[in-house]
Amino acid sequence: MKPAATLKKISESLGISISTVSRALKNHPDISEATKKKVWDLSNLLDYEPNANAINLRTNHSKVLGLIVPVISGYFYDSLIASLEEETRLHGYSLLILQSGDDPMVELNNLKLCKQNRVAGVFVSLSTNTVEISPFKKLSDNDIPVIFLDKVPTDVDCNKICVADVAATTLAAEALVEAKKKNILGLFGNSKMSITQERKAAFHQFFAINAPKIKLQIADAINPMEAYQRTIDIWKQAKKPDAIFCMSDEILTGVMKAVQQLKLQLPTDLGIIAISNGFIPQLYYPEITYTETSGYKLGKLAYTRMVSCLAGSSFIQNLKVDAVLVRGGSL
Amino acid sequence: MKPAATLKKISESLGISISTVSRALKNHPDISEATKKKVWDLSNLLDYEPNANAINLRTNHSKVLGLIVPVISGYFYDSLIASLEEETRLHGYSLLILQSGDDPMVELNNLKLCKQNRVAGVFVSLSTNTVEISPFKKLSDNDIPVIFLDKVPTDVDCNKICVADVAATTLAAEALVEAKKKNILGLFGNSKMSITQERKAAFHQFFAINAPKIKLQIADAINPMEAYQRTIDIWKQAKKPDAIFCMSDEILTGVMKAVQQLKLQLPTDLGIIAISNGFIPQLYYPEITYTETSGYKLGKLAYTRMVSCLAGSSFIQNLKVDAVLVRGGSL
DNA sequence: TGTTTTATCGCAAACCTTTGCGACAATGTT
DNA sequence: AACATTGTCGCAAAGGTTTGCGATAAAACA
Repeated sequence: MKPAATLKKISESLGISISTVSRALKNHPDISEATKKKVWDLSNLLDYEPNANAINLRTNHSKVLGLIVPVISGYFYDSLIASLEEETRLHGYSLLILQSGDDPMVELNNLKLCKQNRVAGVFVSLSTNTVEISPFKKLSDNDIPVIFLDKVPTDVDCNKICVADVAATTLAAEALVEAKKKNILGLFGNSKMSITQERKAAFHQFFAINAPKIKLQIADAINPMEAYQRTIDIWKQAKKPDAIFCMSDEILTGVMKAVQQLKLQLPTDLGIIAISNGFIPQLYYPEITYTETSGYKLGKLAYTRMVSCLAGSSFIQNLKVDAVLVRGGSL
Repeated sequence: MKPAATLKKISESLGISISTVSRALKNHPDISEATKKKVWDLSNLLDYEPNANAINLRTNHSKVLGLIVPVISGYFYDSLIASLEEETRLHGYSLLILQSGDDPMVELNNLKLCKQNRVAGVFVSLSTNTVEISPFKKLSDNDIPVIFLDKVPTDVDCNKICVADVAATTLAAEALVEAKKKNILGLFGNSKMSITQERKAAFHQFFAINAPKIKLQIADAINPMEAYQRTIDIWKQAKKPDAIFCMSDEILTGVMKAVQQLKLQLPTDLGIIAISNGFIPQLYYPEITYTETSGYKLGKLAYTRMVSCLAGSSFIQNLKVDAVLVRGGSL
């Protein structure tokens, strides 16, 4: 029905100029108290809200940040997004969130949307198959900082923030040694993903150096269902593992389903440790021991990095959120 | 470094007018093929992307929708948000997502942000304690549709889209009767929330009418921990329930933790049914039987409703996503 | 040749806001 | 009385885009 109030409307109703209204609303010392009050009252009455589009156009600097992720819902991204949104909003920014569906083409299109909306900066967690990151670099040339999160390019020449894969894996491995496990099953995710490769390598390396006598068994599972099936299959073997290391929450859920079906008691029949965001482990009894790779913390860290980028810090940084061992009763 | 390309820059480089460039880029028939090609080539070279702020200002009609939710991460909202984002993006819109943290003041501020950004419409899932919904109604007066999702006001005079609380509850209750359960524990959430009240009322009503002889036991739990504790406590009683109805995923997780601790076998020792988004039930073995209240479906439905509102449909609608029973092995 | 059509393009206003600068009157200073 | 200061306010340009309308020249017609 009624279009939104504007400075012009207020100025006309009050018989004063637009610039006076504008200054009055931002408490400019040039404007008399009497005028300010008149303007204030009327703008309240009309529910005036400044048009962000006009401001952005005029000032050439928007208060919106872009975020591109493969998916919103899931084991990790929801908490990452939640903390990022909270942080940005608390600092006067808003977050434009876009899903790529793990599709590089959609991802590129989302990047376009960010450009069109003239976002001040963009966070991006790459899709699995993204190879071409030059479009992202072009943004940096236009003075729009780009910060890669979690799923980052191998290219060294960009801002990256990741979870500490090696530290998290090592921490878990140490706990396994400390628990005196002798026959460990390591379950890993999609082996094409760099995160899988890094965690698997760290896993191997730790035991090779620190506990070469421990028997290792490695399996890949592309989703929870496969993790479930692997566990079931392996339990048909004569010699069963005395502990399972789960690379991720997805793996953990599959394994735990098998554990329930096999009626295994934790930690007596079997020890379990995982790398996790923290939500899944506390669903079970006993709660699962895990090393935390927190999406929440990653979001916080990413935002502070964005702030310094926006402030002009042009040097590249490769940050990691620390990993911490959270002891449940499963090991 | 380099500011973004504009129509003006292209026009100056080519020695033609801004309007010609504008028309060329949108394939206007007035422009010759030769000119179009020149413009096209240069705009590609310069990575030109139209300035959405300028367009919104000029056309007075933005391609951004607002979404205000209590939280992003959780049992339900992540999937709702995921489907809503997907739907909006596929139709050329973007989604500005704002968390209220279940705080009415923040919620109001988020609404302001939506106004300032001149969103085309807003979806909102109210915080628990929101009483004043007139600010939302004012938006509708300004021709920007407001659609309430899930957590909706009691006021009849607005667009609402909810899950079918009564149908979901009834469906679950029917399944309990069909499974010949005689002593049922109903576990419900925060009793201040309308969703709790509706589900509880439907629960009571169904049994009063259809199976008055079944023994009911009702308990409230404000979070998973309480649900866990209630279950543990009740299992110290002499006469134990033969089935538990869980009003929500939060309740279900608490109950299942107790079930694991008590080493109860499903469905022999105990039957379990829940109302759920679908993710949690398939974490367990056997999988939990549940009536689905899908955030995903709710998002889809909400978007189609938004479309018709944007197209001018001003009549009020109170839609519900259908509930469907998904049989696991827990009952 | 004179007139009308067609193809191609530019002018200018509008959307809303910010901001440097100048205008004007009232007050204060010598 | 002449001048400088201070307090209030308005003008106008700029930011990037869209679009109705008018302009120009070439092509088609009579």
